[in-house]
Amino acid sequence: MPADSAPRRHTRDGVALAALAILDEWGLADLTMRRLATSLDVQPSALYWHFPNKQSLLADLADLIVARVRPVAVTDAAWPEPVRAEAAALRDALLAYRDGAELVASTLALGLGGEASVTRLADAIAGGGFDAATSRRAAVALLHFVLGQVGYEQQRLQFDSLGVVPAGSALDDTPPHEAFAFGVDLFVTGLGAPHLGTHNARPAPTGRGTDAAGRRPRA
Amino acid sequence: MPADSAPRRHTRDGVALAALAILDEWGLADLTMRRLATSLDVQPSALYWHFPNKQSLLADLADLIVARVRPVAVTDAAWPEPVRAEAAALRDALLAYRDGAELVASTLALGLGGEASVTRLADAIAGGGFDAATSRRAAVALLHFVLGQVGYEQQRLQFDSLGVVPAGSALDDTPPHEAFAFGVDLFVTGLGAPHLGTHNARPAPTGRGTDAAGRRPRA
DNA sequence: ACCTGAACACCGTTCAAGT
DNA sequence: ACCTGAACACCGTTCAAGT
Repeated sequence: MPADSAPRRHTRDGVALAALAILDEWGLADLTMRRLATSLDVQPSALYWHFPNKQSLLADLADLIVARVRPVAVTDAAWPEPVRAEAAALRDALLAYRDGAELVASTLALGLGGEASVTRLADAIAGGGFDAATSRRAAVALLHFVLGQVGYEQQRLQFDSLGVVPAGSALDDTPPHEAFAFGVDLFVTGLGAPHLGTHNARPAPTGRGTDAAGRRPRA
Repeated sequence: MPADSAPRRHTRDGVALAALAILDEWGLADLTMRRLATSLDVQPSALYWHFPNKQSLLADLADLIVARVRPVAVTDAAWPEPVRAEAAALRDALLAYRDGAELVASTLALGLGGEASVTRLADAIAGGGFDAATSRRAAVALLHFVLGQVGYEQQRLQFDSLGVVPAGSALDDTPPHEAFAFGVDLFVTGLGAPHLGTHNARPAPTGRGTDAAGRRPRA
């Protein structure tokens, strides 16, 4: 190995990894450019050579977190099992980093990162025979629930560890993992029901490629 | 009227209202204690006589916003119509103030404000014949979706108005109001379906007060 | 009861300049 | 290519002191 390699100090990826470490140890509120600079033994201004601003750094972190979603085994398990599995895998990935849900939610809204999460959910949903548009719409709705639930969960975790949660202040005493499964179930059950997308049950239109739920006939 | 009333300068409520005005005009990120102080012609430190910290001020704002949820007319409309109506009323109340959803979501997690929103949803759901625990669990799940969807919607609104939304960066091109209705439908349809709360459809247990969905028999 | 003045310990970002 | 040094325009919060 070359003992006198180039005096290259930091890379964009290295900075992102250091940021991820701070996120996990201190949380999003304490992930500051100045603290990150200190952890890299560098002046704050140095970071702006690697990233144009803090927001784009956070977008990279969101992508990293979502990219780590565990691959869901392709089994022959009947729909909607794969949807539940994808949702659970996404939850786990968000829980793997402190404030993961809040971070992903904020960058998703800016259209900067975390996009992969929707795609995965949509693909799993499409396995139920829904058309692309319906699958995506449902995936976005499910994603909002997932981010909301896990974000709430993570906020509570942090205040718990600070010992400052007012007693009885929880929205519900159902254990987080069960509350999550319950919500996902509501979604997939709703998707599976016949008269979706209409406010009143109506017979599905005939002679078209999809019924009122955007469901394609099984091949 | 007494011309020489006491030299009382500001009240807690007055400060909260001024904060609400700043929230609406500038958004949550620009609602700073210093800016609020300036708008009241007061030093920043003066605010700390009315509120122990910024967080408790924000909690008051969340309560104000949620308290303004339009009363949903008690009609004889069949369930789940009242649930849809409550969800829509909550969305409107959140949309009435810039960043309303984000504000309510953050204070809800701390157990500091916005609690009324869950109760209203739970009551509407209970109208479908579910027991209190099930109704609340479902309300919390629905609330997470509502806050997520509206929060996303409001973030997009702001970046739109700044003209800085990357083209094609939307999660979905469904109009917000329709995406919202779609998500709520998924929920209430799921709730209405028979085999809720179990991962596999099973015959409802017999001889008990509720079925597997926590549903009580109609009186 | 309500506020001022001054301070403390922070932020994100820019930009000329160095190596 | 990568970073320093210095500055700009901010934050939330505390606390003694004023009226």
